[in-house]
Amino acid sequence: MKKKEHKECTSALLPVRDTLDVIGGKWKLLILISIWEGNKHFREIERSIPKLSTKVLSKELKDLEANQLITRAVLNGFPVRTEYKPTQHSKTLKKVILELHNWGINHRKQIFSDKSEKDNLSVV
Amino acid sequence: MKKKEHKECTSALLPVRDTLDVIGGKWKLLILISIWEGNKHFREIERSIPKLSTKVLSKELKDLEANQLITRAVLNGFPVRTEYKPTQHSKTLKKVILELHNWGINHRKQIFSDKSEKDNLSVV
DNA sequence: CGGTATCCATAGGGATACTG
DNA sequence: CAGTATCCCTATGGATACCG
Repeated sequence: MKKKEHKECTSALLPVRDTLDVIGGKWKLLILISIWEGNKHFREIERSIPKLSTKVLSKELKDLEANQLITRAVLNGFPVRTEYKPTQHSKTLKKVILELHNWGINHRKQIFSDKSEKDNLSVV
Repeated sequence: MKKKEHKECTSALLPVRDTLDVIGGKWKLLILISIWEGNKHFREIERSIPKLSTKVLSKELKDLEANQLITRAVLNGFPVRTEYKPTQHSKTLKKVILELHNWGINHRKQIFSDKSEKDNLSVV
């Protein structure tokens, strides 16, 4: 029955939700990419991403660490320095990101190709 | 240099952002799935998704329509009835969703398996 | 039925200052 | 340097009532 199907589908949706929670939001991917690129330190990452505040960066880094996409190490010395690095696990995301990328490209084509017939399409 | 690379990466991120905007959020996929399942009418969709308010559904349907994932048709008669249907374009999302699904499954394994050790983060 | 309009609560984000 | 703490503010969402 329809209801049952819907229940099945929406529970099958849970892992999808998980993934979206992990990489969704305004900053997560930007930060991850910054770290992939080799930025290691808090300020360094912060500077590499315009408009990103320390509070948000701090929170996002914790999330990324909790999801084992990055590691955090505190180095000896003064002033304190920390080092963030991507994990192997984080690299499994690249395929997903590629898929999202491809669909996004294709979606734009779709939206714009149809523009000739319908002017008033407010898009994305 | 690093800055340039980051610019390149983040601009390559735009299509990814587009995709996340299209399917992200709390309700978009639930609504799309409901429609994929054959629910066509406003109330019908609303009832199929617990906790979804009319205001939000209304907005989300507009977004989905703007992104050409669904079509909206107003049927003759009284009271008014509308009919929402999935587009062909919407079906191209299924592959993306599958990818998100698979990663989500895998991610859970990763998170739960790794309690003991910190390194060895190899996953698929 | 298929929505808008309205009011209100809340979470989250920006800016800034501050601590170890 | 690496963050917390604080204040503030707006965007979103729930609940409800109402209109064509």
